[in-house]
Amino acid sequence: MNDSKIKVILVDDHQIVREGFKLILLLDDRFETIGEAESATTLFTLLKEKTPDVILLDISMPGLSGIEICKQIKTNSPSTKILFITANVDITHLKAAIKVGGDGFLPKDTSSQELTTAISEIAKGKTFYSQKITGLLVKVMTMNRDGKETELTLRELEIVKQLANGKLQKEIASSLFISPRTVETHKKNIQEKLGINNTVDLVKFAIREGITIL
Amino acid sequence: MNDSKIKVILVDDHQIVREGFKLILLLDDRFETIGEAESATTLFTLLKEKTPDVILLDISMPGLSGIEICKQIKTNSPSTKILFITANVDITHLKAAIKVGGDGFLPKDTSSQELTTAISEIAKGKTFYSQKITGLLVKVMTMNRDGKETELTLRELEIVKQLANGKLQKEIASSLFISPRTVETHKKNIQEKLGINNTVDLVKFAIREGITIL
DNA sequence: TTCTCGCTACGGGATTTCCCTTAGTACTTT
DNA sequence: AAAGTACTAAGGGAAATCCCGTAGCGAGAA
Repeated sequence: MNDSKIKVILVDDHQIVREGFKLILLLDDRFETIGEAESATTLFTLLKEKTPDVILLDISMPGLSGIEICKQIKTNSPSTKILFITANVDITHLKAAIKVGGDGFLPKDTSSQELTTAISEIAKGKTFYSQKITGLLVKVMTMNRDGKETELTLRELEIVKQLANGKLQKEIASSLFISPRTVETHKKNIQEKLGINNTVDLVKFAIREGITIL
Repeated sequence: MNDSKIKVILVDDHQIVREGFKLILLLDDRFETIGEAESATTLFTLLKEKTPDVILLDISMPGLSGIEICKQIKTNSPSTKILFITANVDITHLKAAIKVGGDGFLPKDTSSQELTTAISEIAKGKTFYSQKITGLLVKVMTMNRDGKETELTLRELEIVKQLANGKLQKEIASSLFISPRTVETHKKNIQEKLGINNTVDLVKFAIREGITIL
């Protein structure tokens, strides 16, 4: 650890959001924004020449989701810290974020003060979850002890994807060379796992997960 | 017109976004942020004691939409300028914004330079639409000549909202005291207007429009 | 006044989805 | 070997939605 500034890269598909973050960091001399990206592709190109301490990563972006991006970064350079930022705090995202080795998680309606605290804590090697999220975490843990399972199998993911693309069950069936009844069964299982009971919420789930595009 | 700063109020449900805008305006001495609000209620309270020149208004917010807010503001004090900001540039919003007397329209992925230009132009009484949006406008005009209609009636919006919240048609019917067949008819008309043919796309439309939350 | 639009509503049948349940095969874990 | 999980499939009926059309009524525009 040296005394230089914490090098940050901002990743968010909205330029105005990046601009906001950048300005917040600019006003705090512990930090230095060394780059920004609006997509996975741009980010990976950027990472070829720059080495950030912390990456501020929007969890839901068109194309490759923040979750996938994090997975790849953690594989290539585990020492790079990832701070997830999301507009919609939900259990699925949170769990996914923890699973892929995210170092922190902030809702977008966070204060600039909390943001800078989070980054500096994370840069020190700690993890940082906002209060709001810690509460959620506890809920998730206790829920899982009750046997609820949120992970979908590959087959189920495929079903979700096609349903969220407006496909009929029988269309999905023929595209996968299985019976429509099987698709129905999968869907039923998926809904049970996710604790939902209609297609609309399934679609929203798929969008949040980046399984389908909006 | 005097030489004092342009007084701005920021309205967006995400604090981080407001913070971003505020910082951009702070760095430009032509502007002065005299207040901010995260909802319609807060804004109207604020307007009882402050008189802004320009209101930066997020078009899609939970609760009362930016469109409705603008309508009310323009009724009470027509000289107050409204600059709409939206994450998702789409025709429906754009048309609605123009209809209720919005003075400008910017996508959120705008530069801080474009933002400040827009505000100062609008404060002078001009209108400002970003390049991206001007292009869209032309499209809309020509599209309408082809007979395509993208505007939904209030009743249709209500139907979309409830469908996108996972309500059954008969539930919607009883909540609106109409027949399920009427709901069906509305839905059919909506889909025709939007050029879609399934509920999934309807839900996605609703999310993009900010009619429902993700 | 005639026309159009928004909202309402239905017939009658086709299609799709939902609900509850059971169950076989293959592979992995204990 | 026994238990669990993933994937497959279906019976039988209920419920919901879709499709294609028709149509009345009130309000505002032409």
